[in-house]
Amino acid sequence: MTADQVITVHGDAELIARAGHLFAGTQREFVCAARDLDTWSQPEARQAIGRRMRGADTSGITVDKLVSPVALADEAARSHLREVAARGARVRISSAPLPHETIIIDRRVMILAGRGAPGMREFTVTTSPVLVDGVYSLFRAAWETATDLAAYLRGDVPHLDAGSRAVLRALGAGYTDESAARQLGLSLRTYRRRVAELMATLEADSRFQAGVRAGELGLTG
Amino acid sequence: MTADQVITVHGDAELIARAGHLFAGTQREFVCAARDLDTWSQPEARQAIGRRMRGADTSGITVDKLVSPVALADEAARSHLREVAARGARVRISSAPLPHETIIIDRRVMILAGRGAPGMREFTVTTSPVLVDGVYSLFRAAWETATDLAAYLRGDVPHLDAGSRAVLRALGAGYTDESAARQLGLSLRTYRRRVAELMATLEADSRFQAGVRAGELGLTG
DNA sequence: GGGGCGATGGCAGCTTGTTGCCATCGCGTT
DNA sequence: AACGCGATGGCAACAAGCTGCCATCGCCCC
Repeated sequence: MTADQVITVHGDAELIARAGHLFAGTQREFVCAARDLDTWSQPEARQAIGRRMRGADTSGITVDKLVSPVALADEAARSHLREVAARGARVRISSAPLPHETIIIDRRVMILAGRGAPGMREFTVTTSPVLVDGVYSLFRAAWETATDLAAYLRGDVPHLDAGSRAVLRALGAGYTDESAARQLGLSLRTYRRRVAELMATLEADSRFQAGVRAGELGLTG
Repeated sequence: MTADQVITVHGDAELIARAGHLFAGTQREFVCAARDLDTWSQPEARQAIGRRMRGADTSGITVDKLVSPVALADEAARSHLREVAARGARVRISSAPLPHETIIIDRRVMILAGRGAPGMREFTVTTSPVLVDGVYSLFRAAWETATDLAAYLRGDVPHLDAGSRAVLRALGAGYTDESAARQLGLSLRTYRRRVAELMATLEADSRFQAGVRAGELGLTG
């Protein structure tokens, strides 16, 4: 039995001081799962990382960012994600709650953030291959089934009102239009109108396609 | 800056000796993500855990098991999963490669397995809240989007022949039956027969539902 | 009150999908 | 050749879904 070291640091400043070189030293891959964008919204932290990255060659590096829908709540966050995506990062949205922040660099170093006020969070840094590999696999599993940012914005999931969701549920349950309309207390005409609107929103040409899209966007579970 | 301890043990025997009490001490929740079932296929390990669990009250404990499709490859593994499910565990299948083994008990303790020959693997045990919470969230994210075992077996995805897949593609592309049939070089009647068969296979009552199912089973990407 | 407006729902006509029935065809067996 | 059998495709009748048109209703604003 042996004891690996896992370093814990408190606050952005200490993280930058102790682990900043890890960010700058990224060789191939930078993956990140986060519930929100609090960390990088902190101007000091972002600038500090920015300075570190300045001289680095970022061309061969893939950046994968997995965030929850919360990260799209306000416009500032949206524009930040768009900017990141424009610089070549792949961004996906996971409907499940994500960690406060999980970063894996080159599949060698892992940094996890705990709860706490922005700027004063607790961070855990580790290089244990078993830990990093394990978490990396879980990240990939979550990543694979998440929705691409572009598709997510296209579908504009959150803008579905309660009515549309009800229609979606009825469709997913396999009812005919007639019984679905009855159950929702709508006329057949209106129900079908709703379906047509929904299909327009999902940019689907057929109900089958609408079903696939709905599934993709996580509107059925 | 502080240093947390992460214990590393080698081999099933040492894991049982050092961490066996953790399994037996499960109070509420036992979650587990694994690529295959090697660990628990080892008779000694399973028996040892079994002995530990014997007297424990398992009624209030939820067990979630997330595995890759590989775990369904041979009949022994299948029957083990069925047995586990019968005892109340929730089992889901993730299409992405999973860690060799990740276990989180009561959201307090985490055990990760590394590579290595069955029986002689390296395990990492940690209780760091930041690490455990972070990994737990990732697990949930992967879990949410995974397929339920029952649905997975019901759908029997791999047994779709090339024809059915072509039909699926046509449906997913949003073509009408007429143009789809033309493109596939089938008569309208035969194409529709295929669609009907497909829907029967997917146990779908409507094309919309078939679309959702197809998406769930990953037949569209 | 009156007018505008969006949401609703009835109706009708049309398109699309669903299914049973049967003729046909290819193919391997007897 | 004769037969059986499964796959195919045409046909038809029916069910389901789609949509334009218009009447109506509730609501807000003037």
